[in-house]
Amino acid sequence: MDSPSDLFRQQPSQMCPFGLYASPRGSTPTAPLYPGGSPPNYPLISPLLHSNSASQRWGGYQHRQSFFPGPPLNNKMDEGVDEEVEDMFGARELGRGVNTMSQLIPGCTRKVSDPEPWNQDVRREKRLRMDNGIRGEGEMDREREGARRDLPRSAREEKRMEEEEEERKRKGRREGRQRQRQELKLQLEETRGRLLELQRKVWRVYGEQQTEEEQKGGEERGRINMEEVAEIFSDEERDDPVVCSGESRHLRASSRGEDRDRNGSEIFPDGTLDEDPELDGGEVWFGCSLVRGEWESPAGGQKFAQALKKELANAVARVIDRVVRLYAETDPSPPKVLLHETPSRRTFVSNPDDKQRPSRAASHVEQEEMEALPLVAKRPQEKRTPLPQGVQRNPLLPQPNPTLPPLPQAPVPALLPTRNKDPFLPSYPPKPPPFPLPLLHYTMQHLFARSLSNLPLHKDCLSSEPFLDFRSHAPSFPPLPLLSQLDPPLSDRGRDGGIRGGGGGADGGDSTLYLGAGSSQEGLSPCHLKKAKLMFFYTRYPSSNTLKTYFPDVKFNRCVTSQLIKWFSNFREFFYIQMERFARQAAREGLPAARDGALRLGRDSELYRILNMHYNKSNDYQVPDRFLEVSELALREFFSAIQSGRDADPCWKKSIYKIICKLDSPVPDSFRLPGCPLDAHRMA
DNA sequence: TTTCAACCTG
DNA sequence: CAGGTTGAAA
Repeated sequence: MDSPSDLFRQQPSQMCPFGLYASPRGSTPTAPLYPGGSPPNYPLISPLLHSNSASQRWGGYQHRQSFFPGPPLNNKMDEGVDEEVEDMFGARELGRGVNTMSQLIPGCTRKVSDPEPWNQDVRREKRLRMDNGIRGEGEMDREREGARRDLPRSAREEKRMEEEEEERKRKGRREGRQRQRQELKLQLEETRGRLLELQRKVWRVYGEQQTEEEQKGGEERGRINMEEVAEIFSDEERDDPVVCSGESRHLRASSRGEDRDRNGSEIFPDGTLDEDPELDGGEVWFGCSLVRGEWESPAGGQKFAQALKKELANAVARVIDRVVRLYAETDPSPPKVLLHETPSRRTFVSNPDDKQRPSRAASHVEQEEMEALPLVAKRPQEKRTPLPQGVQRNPLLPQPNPTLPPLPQAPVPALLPTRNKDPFLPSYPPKPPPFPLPLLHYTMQHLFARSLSNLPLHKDCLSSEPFLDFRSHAPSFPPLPLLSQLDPPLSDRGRDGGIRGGGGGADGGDSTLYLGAGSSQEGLSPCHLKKAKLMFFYTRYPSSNTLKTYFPDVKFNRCVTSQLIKWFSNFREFFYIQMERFARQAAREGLPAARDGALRLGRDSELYRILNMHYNKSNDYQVPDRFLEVSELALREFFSAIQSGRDADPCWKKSIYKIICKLDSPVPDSFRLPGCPLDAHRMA
């Protein structure tokens, strides 16, 4: 299928410029001059349909334009260039059989010594007309009459000819503008047609309802589609009343099929474009702070372009989103949600030689402790669920190799966690598939590539179990992610991008699809979160440079950086809370053994389990010894501070923080790669 | 004044 | 986990 942009690019020369660069007299031109008199004959739509921003495309187009000779000047002449030419030549040759600009330009020599005084008047008048472009013709004529009275007869004749020429030119311009608008309208129509086509395709591929609709007949289906689109656009207005509501309102109306005419007048609310169009200003256009009439100025043109681009993108996104959401709603076999969570074993060993403590810690947590340690400490236990009988892990089944691309079929093995290789760790069931599924930003290309080829989406995190193929978790679910949040500006996506969609991020949102790994990504994904947590084993206080080094696949901006920093801040918070908690516990229990290493942090201890659970949930990474050392040191520091009563000082933790922050160790090189690092030995 | 990290809260 | 607040350091 030809992309819309391709189609539109086929007739660049037919695209009439909007006079984007015509600036009023006296104003500083914002656009470059075109020395050869060749006007920038910009297609307006084509750049809009590129993924790059319109503003970028303008620049690129300017370059390309230099290779095109441009259309004949006499009827394609842009008003702005018209003015340019006049500026260049100062005055025109009038009354010498030179009637069109095309005749004027080649070999035109400036008449420097034209002494006739009326020439001044002509120019003054023209300038006036430019300045008061919206003034009525009659008024202008009256002005001309007044001027004419003062002119000698011969001059008056020439003046008349000049006016005729002016009239012709004006007509030409008007026609050009009309053509141009027709083009626009046609293109918009075409785009909308494509949207409908797209919607039908999606229905055809996925919709079970499609069969029903086929029975109802094509006409009915068409009607439904139109209603669907109408709803989508009305959604748009509801969802986003601020942005471009004017246009969306109109699109909605048009999509109902009311007053549809092929010349596309429905595209614009009041039909302004069909009439001639001296756009009278004042009304905000497109809700995008573009004032009607302003769009023929450079800034207005860009605004208009951006508004169009935005609207088109939104419309496409909404159609896809809506259709897919509808499909998800009607899906007969939604993924099962694990409803019955039962508390699992509550015995935790913080020290092998201290067997009576665990039950106490778990069952009767002292009130003080509860106050000091709110939800954080308890949560892991509450969330545990026993393995359902039928889903017992099979340690004999091979674990998926993360270094390989996902197999086309990965049903059972992918369900099996790589965790629990550590004999000291309790066995937990795999997470149920997150539902609703993560809402991801998606592109049409992804959608179609996926729908047509039924291949798994590309992911940048193939390295561990939680990042395995969707279908492994929810085989009955259609291979389509729910679409949503296509509207917020890209810059805002970073924050949400995948994390929130994951429904608690680390807690199970891991089974998430990602955008392509090759290029850097705007936001942070659950995969990045996982990686950050693993990095915490090495560095508690990473600098932003460190972060940039170890997240090469992330496009860093202020928002992303601060999010990453916030993550580590949260990690630290959790870490210190646990340290304090266990230190207090040890202190409470007297712990005479504290003197000779009873406060040791072994891999079999409860504290270790909690930390591992938090930073290495899937347990597919070997917790480095160094981290245990650091944790142990922190634990001891907390313990000694508590025992010595230093914790009465409100700032008592600061000294501990100071110690810990010096204990960062270098992050392994394996973290420099995109995706999640993995321990080789864990895969064996 | 700005930046950063801890702290608090949801 | 994220947003907001606060206090200290740069």
